[in-house]
Amino acid sequence: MTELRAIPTCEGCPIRLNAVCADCGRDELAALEAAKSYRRLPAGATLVEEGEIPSHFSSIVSGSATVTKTLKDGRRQYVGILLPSDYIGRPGRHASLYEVRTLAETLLCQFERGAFERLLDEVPRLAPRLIEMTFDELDAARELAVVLGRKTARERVASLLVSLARRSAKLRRPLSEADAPLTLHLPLSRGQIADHLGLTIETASRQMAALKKDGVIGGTTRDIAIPNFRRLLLEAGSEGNPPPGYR
Amino acid sequence: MTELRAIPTCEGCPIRLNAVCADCGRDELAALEAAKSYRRLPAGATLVEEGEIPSHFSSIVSGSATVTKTLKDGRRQYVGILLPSDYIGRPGRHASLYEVRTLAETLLCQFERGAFERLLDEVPRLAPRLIEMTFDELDAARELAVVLGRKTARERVASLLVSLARRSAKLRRPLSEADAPLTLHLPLSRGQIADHLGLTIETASRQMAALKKDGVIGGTTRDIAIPNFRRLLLEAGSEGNPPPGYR
DNA sequence: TCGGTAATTTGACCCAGATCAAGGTTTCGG
DNA sequence: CCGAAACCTTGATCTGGGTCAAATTACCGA
Repeated sequence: MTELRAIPTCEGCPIRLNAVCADCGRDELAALEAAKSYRRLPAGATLVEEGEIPSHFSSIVSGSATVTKTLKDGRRQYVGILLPSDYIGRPGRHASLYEVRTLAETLLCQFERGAFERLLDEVPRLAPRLIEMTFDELDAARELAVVLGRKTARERVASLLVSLARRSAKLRRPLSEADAPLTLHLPLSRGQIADHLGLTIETASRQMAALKKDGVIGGTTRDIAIPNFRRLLLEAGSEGNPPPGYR
Repeated sequence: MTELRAIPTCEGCPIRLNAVCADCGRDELAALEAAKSYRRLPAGATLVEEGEIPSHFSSIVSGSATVTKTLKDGRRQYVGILLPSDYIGRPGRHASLYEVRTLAETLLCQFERGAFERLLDEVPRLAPRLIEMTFDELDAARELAVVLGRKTARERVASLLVSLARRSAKLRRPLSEADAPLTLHLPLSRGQIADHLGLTIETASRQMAALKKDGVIGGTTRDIAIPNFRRLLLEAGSEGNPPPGYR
């Protein structure tokens, strides 16, 4: 995992080009610089509890986190996976509908909520970037709804691998056309994969095994090799082929 | 359905208090007023096609629409239902990932995209409201993911009825506590309910029948009576009870 | 290096919801 | 008022993924 012992300034910040501050100019950055603070959390820490009104608006500098809803009887569903440059929180005094929990040791760049709302008014390039990122988040949530509503277990697992490979390699467009082998470190356990995909641990494990047996993926439990990305893409079911018998 | 033969001005607009313009003052409204236009569409019209870059940003004044993703092999999933005051579009030149189609005759208040982006910069209370509404839309999409990932067929149908009842009655908070009977006109066919809930037509139909047999709902096919809203809420599975055998 | 705990895998069986197949019912043009 | 098309319901059967149970493997800390 990336170690960031030295707290960065905005200039050398690893998420400078992708986070909510991405579009800010040097001058605007100064205003953010004055209001920001950092927080380091261990893996498995609860960042926001369900029902809580978060005190801060934060961006993930390094690490990762999940956004989870738990029904009263214990059924759990991840509704988002947050990676570096993603944010946590929203303007306004809203109780969170979800729990946010770190998957790994995580460094946050945070703003007290009121201060962030003031910045939104005063720093012109902040709100448009927040809008852009929130629409992307909305697309991701809707994409998840498609996966959960209409895809088979095998397609769900393949879809998750595609999404993680795209996001962590950040090769989005170009990558979808590449056939070159690539590797992916899974930030999720089998149980967490199941929680994300609306499956059980057993089914998640079996489908991973099946994909490996069929040569779609290789590697070990947590370190996946993808010999042919296009093949994986086809298995995910969003692209061309009307797979195993569909009327 | 509400008939709006006379095009309203913003003053008397039925969605004045809830749409993207809700927070604008009288002066700000003038700027919107100058840029807006209206469009009336029949039921079943395609408003935005998948892959298209929408030319306008629109709000629903009256009527309703669905946001749909269709996989290459024909599997379909609704990822949103749009009611009066909801918007269609996003700032920036993005190809739509979804198809948007009217469910009923619909009146839109629309802005040419470039003009809308200029208004976002110039009308101070517009962007914060857009942010607010987009976060709400994100919550709705995540809620749908929970329904699709973890709920049974009966719970899904009950969840949809709860959501439609809340939105159309717009009694959100108070309504959740009411036991008073209320009625709901379903804007969706059985097939559309199935497309929204990740089910088949047959299962959607059977679960509606079962809820009626059990006295949770009454009324006819398209006009549902809800004698006890709290009961329906319990059937939806988000509230307290750990229903039919869950470990 | 060793023991203990947690995570993963694998097998056998079961069931909610899909699929397949008819019948009803509503709507509406003519 | 009639006929057809679309929509809805109901029954019988099948199956993907859940449930239950038992290894096997990976990960640590001492």
